[in-house]
Amino acid sequence: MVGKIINIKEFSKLLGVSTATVSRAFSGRGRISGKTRDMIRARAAELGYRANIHARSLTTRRTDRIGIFYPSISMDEPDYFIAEILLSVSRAAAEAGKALQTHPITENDKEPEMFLDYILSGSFEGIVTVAGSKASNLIAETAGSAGIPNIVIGRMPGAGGASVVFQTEEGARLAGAYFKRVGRKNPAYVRGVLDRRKQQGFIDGLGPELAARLTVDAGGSSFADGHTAYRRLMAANPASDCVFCANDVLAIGFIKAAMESSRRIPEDIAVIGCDDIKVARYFTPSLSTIALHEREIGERAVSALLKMMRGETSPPGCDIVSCDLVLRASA
Amino acid sequence: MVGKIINIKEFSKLLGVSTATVSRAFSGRGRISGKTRDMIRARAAELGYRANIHARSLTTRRTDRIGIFYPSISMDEPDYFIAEILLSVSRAAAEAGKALQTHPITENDKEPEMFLDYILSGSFEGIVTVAGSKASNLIAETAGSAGIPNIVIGRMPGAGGASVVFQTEEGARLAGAYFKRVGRKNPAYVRGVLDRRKQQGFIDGLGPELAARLTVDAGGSSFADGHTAYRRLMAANPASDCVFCANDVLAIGFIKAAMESSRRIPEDIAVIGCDDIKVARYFTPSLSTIALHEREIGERAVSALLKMMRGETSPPGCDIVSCDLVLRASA
DNA sequence: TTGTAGGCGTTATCAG
DNA sequence: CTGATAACGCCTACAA
Repeated sequence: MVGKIINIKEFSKLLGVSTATVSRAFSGRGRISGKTRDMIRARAAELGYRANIHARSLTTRRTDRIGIFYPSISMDEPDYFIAEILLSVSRAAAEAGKALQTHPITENDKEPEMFLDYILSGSFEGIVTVAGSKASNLIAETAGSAGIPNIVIGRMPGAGGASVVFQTEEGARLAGAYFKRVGRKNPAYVRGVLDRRKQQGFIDGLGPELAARLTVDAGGSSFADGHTAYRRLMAANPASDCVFCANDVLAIGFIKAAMESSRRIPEDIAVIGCDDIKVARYFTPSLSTIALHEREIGERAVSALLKMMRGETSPPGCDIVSCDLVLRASA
Repeated sequence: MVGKIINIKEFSKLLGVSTATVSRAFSGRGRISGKTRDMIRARAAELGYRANIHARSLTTRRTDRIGIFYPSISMDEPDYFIAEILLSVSRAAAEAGKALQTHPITENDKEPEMFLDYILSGSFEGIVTVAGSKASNLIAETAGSAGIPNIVIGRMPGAGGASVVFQTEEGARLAGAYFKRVGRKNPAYVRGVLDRRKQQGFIDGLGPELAARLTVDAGGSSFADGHTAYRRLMAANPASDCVFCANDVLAIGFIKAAMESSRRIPEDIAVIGCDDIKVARYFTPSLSTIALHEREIGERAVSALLKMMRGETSPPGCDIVSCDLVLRASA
């Protein structure tokens, strides 16, 4: 069917037209009669001619490709939060006719150099960086100083460019305030990865008295981490009666362990997660959590990025997506 | 820092060497003295020189890029099964020094043509297709006849190329046989998308007597679909006492609805899902399911693909990943 | 409306 | 070991 790859020169010779005409038949630029264009397209389909994408990119300097760099921490469990962002970004990009190239950041040593190679060699017309790893800053800064449209999802310390951020700090504050309001006495915080701000927000919401009694667990990023966090916490402070987990995955693992120990949720321990991943609502007990609206974030990030790529000069601001405290059964 | 993009000509002139030497300093091919190589690399870092990726691809005909095409059905809920595959493939590719370009298949009309453009214009060195949509066949066939290494994840009717498949039919059979063995009387099947084979396997496992009493629900692909499937099923056959759901997401939604109606799981209704997504184990009741080992599948697919890309001539066979019935609390 | 020819930035070939 | 130069395949002024 598609025997041999044919180039524009051979193809145009076969049709008896010039390469320029062939080019015009596909690019949509330059004048060409409808008849010859249709003829050329028809024969192209027939002969399997396709413009070589590299040659095209070389001359036009366009790639129609967006790069996304995201933290990929856990080897053994997928990160549902990242997954939801990734899927929504991929889809939003596709709808805009852009392809998405994915780059997990695993923090190995050779990575930064490779990332710079990709970015600076002109692979991408636009770049999305999901904050949460050391390399994130480097990527965003490099893209920025190279003049490549780029947007950061999540907060990055001291970053200047465009970003879409969730108010995690505010969300965490809501969680703390809620525990205080319902009269819980011994709060705990189970940490995620790079979540200082969340912890601070939670402390603020708790108020000074409760905050003084806060127990903090190292947590992690997987269901299993949440599961073991429960045991550690009970060892550290058996009186704990409410806990805020830095993400839903941790919260689910935590609750599972608690229920295995016959603790009642939320009577004995109230649990609030963070992210509102889709499964949170269907978990039993349904998970109270801070809704971050990942899908919306992915879509907004792409939409802002496309705007920058089109050269629409909006100030590279910070699009803040507000968080809600969603109270379900676990707290 | 990265003021202006500099090309090899300017750069080599600046250093007083030829472009060929510069090229050799980075490509690793051709002879070059260690001293000049180091010098060139150092000055490149200093001046911000980077080989243009399109020009390089144009001459070498290499892209170091793999494409993945996957079904993206639901707009409002992420597909966790796909997500787990996507994350594992992305990571495995990255570890092999290949970038992954993602293409969700949403079944809109213009898509097939775009996909062919990408594939035939030389975007990819290798292609992964996740079966489950109409366009899957087209993609795999096109790649195959264009001589591009490609592998299919999941079963595709009448496909000839390399593939990694899960034994879903066998897994479904195990589920049916289990229900029969424990003496359930009124089986039901909640369908996913394109899951005829699963249904058949389940029927085989059930055996003729039970199969005659099977109720089938249309199901779907989201938590919400599973949730409504419960209500429909109870309306269609209130006596149902065991159900096999085509995927875990459906099963979780289903169980949620059942529990809301105060049905006991598994006493009143036993539920088995399919996929063994990570959250299944942490759900309450923990979900009995058919383990498909997505991560392993993603890794195996990439590893097989890389082998083909290196030209190692293994017969383009079918790598069958076996399924297990994982019994937890829901059945 | 169409054709001609130069240029995009690398790598590969072939001398030196 | 290094340098000059011809591809690589396409796009796009410019000319016809």
